[in-house]
Amino acid sequence: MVDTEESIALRIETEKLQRAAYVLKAVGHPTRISVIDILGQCERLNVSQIQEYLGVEQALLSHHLTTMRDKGILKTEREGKNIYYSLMDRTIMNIIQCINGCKSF
Amino acid sequence: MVDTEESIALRIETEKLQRAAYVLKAVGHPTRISVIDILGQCERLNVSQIQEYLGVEQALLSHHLTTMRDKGILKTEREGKNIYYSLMDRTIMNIIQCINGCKSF
DNA sequence: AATATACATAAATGTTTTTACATATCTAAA
DNA sequence: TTTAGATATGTAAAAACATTTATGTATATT
Repeated sequence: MVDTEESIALRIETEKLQRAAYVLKAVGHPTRISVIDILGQCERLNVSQIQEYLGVEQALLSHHLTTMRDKGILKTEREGKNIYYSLMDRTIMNIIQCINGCKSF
Repeated sequence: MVDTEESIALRIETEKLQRAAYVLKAVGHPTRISVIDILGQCERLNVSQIQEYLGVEQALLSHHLTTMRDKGILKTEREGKNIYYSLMDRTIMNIIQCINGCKSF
């Protein structure tokens, strides 16, 4: 099949959906969504602070944070010994609202 | 530790987050998010129709649909030989908008 | 320079998901 | 009551993820 304007449009749509799925998978984990939640409230926190809040083991949390950063959900800035994490785009917080807004859940 | 009002409030919050993670995981797959997308547009479709649109193998699609139904995302109604699927709660479509609204992705 | 703190990375292991393939069930029609 | 069409289910192999434990690296402090 040859590309038509329509099929190109469809492919772009598809890419967006793929991307959405990719991000959603990255968010669909209790620890990771808690990170989003807390960074939604606190603007930025270092790893130890997040660890305290969530009570997760250090290496495990580090894995989750790295994953989220790799996937473009979080960003970091070092400050001395500490590394501060924050949301790359704060509109992602809407996801939590969106889910909680669904009556069916 | 004994429950205080605060800890109860926290636990409810935590449950919401858990629930959100659960739903997001259920949605975080290319095929499944495409199903949501298409049912957002078409209101209801039978399995063969969805299959045509998405080009996924029958049994595999069926598994995904069953999963989504079990998790409260979709509902079904039989009509003769066909089974029609639709969104349990159409506000779930906002998730797609939400993701696509994030500049960072 | 030695030590402590904060965080990341690597490797091993366990768990869950995804997919494929085979087969079963339900319904309508012949 | 057989057959065909539509969809579901069982199961096993493969792939992806999550977790743990151990170790590494960067930075600051002594």
